[in-house]
Parts: sequence; C-alpha cells; structure tokens
Amino acid sequence: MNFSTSEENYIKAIYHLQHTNEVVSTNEVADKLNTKAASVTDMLKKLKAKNLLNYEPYKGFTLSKEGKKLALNVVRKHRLWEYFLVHKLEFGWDEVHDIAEELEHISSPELIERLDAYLSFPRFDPHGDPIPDSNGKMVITKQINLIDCDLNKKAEVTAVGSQSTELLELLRHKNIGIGTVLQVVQKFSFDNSVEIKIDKYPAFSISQQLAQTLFVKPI
Amino acid sequence: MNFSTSEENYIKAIYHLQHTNEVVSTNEVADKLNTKAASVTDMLKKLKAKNLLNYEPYKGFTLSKEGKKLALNVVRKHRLWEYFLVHKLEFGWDEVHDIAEELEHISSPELIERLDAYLSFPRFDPHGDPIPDSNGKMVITKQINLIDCDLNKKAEVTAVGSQSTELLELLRHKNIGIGTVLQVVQKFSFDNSVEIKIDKYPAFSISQQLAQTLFVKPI
DNA sequence: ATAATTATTTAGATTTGTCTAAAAAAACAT
DNA sequence: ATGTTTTTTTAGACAAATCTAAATAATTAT
Repeated sequence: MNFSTSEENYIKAIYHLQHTNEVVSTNEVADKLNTKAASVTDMLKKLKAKNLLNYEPYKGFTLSKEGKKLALNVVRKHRLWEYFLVHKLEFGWDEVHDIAEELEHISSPELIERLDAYLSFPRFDPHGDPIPDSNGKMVITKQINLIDCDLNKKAEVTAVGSQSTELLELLRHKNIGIGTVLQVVQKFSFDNSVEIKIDKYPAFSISQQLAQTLFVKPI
Repeated sequence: MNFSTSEENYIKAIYHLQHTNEVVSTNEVADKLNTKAASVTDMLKKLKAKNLLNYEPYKGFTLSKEGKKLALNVVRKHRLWEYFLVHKLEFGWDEVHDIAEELEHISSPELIERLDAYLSFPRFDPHGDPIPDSNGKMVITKQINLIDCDLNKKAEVTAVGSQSTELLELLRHKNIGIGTVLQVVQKFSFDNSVEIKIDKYPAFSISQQLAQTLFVKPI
C-alpha cells in the first residue's frame, strides 16, 4: 500500500497524540495540523477505509496495528533524516525539523535502509528521541520529566519535548543540550520554577514551561 | 515564488526537450510525462501566468528566463542527490533516478547548499551529466556522440543519454561506464551498428540505439 | 487549393484535500 | 432532567491536477 503525504501526516499526528492520551479526538488533530475539524473527519473516514484507524463516529479513534506500523515508519524516516542533517550536513538541531518534515515522505524503503547504515544505525535523533529500527522497535529510555527530578541528584538530559525553534533557541542560550548533566537544587512552588546547576557554572532558574519540556535520566 | 511538484516536473521536462528542439510542443511534453495533451495545455496556461513560459496557443513554447532558472535549480537538485546516492549511500547508478525524482522537489535551498559542500562540489553526476552550480552555471563538455566518433581514435565515455534502468543494465553487462576508454574500430552502414574495443578485451559491436545514447570525449 | 490528417485547445467531469456553514450528537451545568 | 455549550459530523463548495470527448487550428498530401 502507498499513502499520500497528507495521509502520512495525519497518521503521524495521531501517533504523537496517542502518546499522551489513549484515545484521540478530532479537534486535537485539527489543532495539531492547523486544519479544521471538518477536514479531519473527512480524512478519518479515508484512513478507516484503509484500515489504518479504529474509528467510530463521535467516539474518538486510535491507530490500528497497520496504522501504528505506518506511523513508526514515518517517525523513523523523520528522525534518521534529522540525524543526517545534524551530523553530516552540520545543521543546528533547531534548524532541521521542517526539512525533515519534507524528507520523511520520500517513499523508497531501500533509501532509508542505506541511510540508516550510512549513519551507523543511530538510536537517537538530535533531540534525544529514539529512532525506530526497520521493524518499528526502538529503545525505551526510562526518562523522567525534569520537574519530577529529585533534589541534588545528578541527571543527564536525554530528550526535549518539542522541536520548536523557540525552545531550541532558548536551550542554546542556556547551554543546555542532549547529554548535558545537571542537578535540580531547588524548586519554587510559587511559580513552579526550578533552580538547576550545571557543572561548575553558577546555578540559575528555569521556568515551569521549560522544565516540563526537558526529559532527563538520573545517573 | 514557490512551485508545486507538478509544475517543477513540467518545467524540467520542457527544459530537457528544449535541448534537442528549440521550440517545444504540447505532445512532446505529454509523451515525456506520460500524461495527456489536454492536461499539458492546462498546465501551460498556468506556467505562462507565472511567467515561467513563453507560450502562445498553437505556437509552441519555450522557457522564459525565470523558467530556465527554475529548471536549472531542479536539475541541480536532482543531480546532487544522484551523486549523494551513488557516492555516499552506495547505490548503483542504475538505481538512483527514481529516488532523485522525489528528492529533487524538497524545497530547502539551505539543504542543497550544504549537500553540495558535503559532497565537495561535484561537477558531474553519476551518469556524466554536469551539475549546475547555485547560479545555474555548469561545465559544458565538448562531448560528441559515439556514432560520430572517428575510427580508431581513443575516446572516453563522458555521459549517457538516458537514465533508464534498461540502458544502465545493458551498459553494466557490457562493462561500459562513465570514464571507460574505448575506440571505434568499425562502423557498419547496414544497420549503423558500431564495433568498439575496450582496452585489452576483444572488440564487440553495439547497436545503433546504444551508440546513440553514449557520449564521449576524444583523448 | 482543398481534403484528410494531426496537433492543440476547450468543455465538462473526476479525485484529493481542503474549507464554511449548518445539523446532530455528546458533554456539561444548574 | 433539561437547557446550554462544546464537539463532531454532514452538506455543499472550491482549487489543483488530471481525464475523456468534442471542437478548432495547423499541417500534409494529393
């Protein structure tokens, strides 16, 4: 089976939304794809007809086994291309998302297998997200949100919760990247901000919003 | 200005057809793109409206300056990706055309500049065709058709006239590639076949059709 | 030069993916 | 439990790119 760019984008959006909620709603998808609920409904019918979706009108929907497979393949392609762009073409990690959005729809499976080999089978993309292998399997890191981190325990940044230019710009400014080792030295309940310390630098505080998009692994 | 994949494909097809003829016709384009003349006419109007084409109904058409610029950019992307696929991902030169047909429509100019640098600014693609630089300039080789080659003069294969799998398969079988040095030892007027000799191997003959798709540079 | 053939364009339809506006279903709030 | 709000779906329209069939222009052949 062959799928359009649009179909792949819907499947991918639903895949990501399912990570947070169990069942996905029409409006959530419309928001995510900057489209209208009516357009989503139209597409849901098509995806259901192609057996990519478990969908009953008004009841929400989830990916079928087929749909999950397709989603993982698109995610795999996206993340491999991001890896290529950052590690071979020397793009900044904050510049690659949109380009990878286009590259992920190139259809040749052989291309992706060779790209994977060329990159030496990377397991994580530049944002710390795991790259599914050709069977859709990927490393599950027991990462936790920075906001849930124990005080004074050292932890390594393993992933960021968004690829937005705004976030990545802020992280660059604060010298935080994948692999950065830090520790939470204080939490302020007033605004849920978090004071962190990196290595020998003076401690500084980050907002709740930022802390929530950072994932770390205690070390 | 931003152009659709379809528009780019029409512009590219017209560009290639203009190489042979001066003015291009509706049917030629329809043939090349495996579409119908009526569809071509529709697109011609759109391309003219976008100032990519000099076109008057029933009079044939040529690319405008703008159109030529776009065509060269698409050709540049196509050939750079082919180079990447062959020299980095180790595809055979007969396997890359279709994949490059998809990759050439990825829009990021920054991506192409970086890819070009990553590949060390190659001047020829794996089929011997010159790669336009970012200003649309490319090397013009004074290559001639094998069929017009002088007898017994050594010549180097510099390009092939088509990317079809069938042709490349045949060339692989006959051990002919870009850079192969050969000499024409005899021409037969009966069927216009050509007897050629490569290095120490015994001479063998190739059909008119094949000879016409091979371009060489006398050395 | 005029008839036949070929090439091109027009007219009208189709598919895909989208939209707005209206209707219907579900959720919620008192 | 009934009315209000929110969510979702339906109905109908539109743009892009294609098609078939018919009409028109250009070319060719006698």
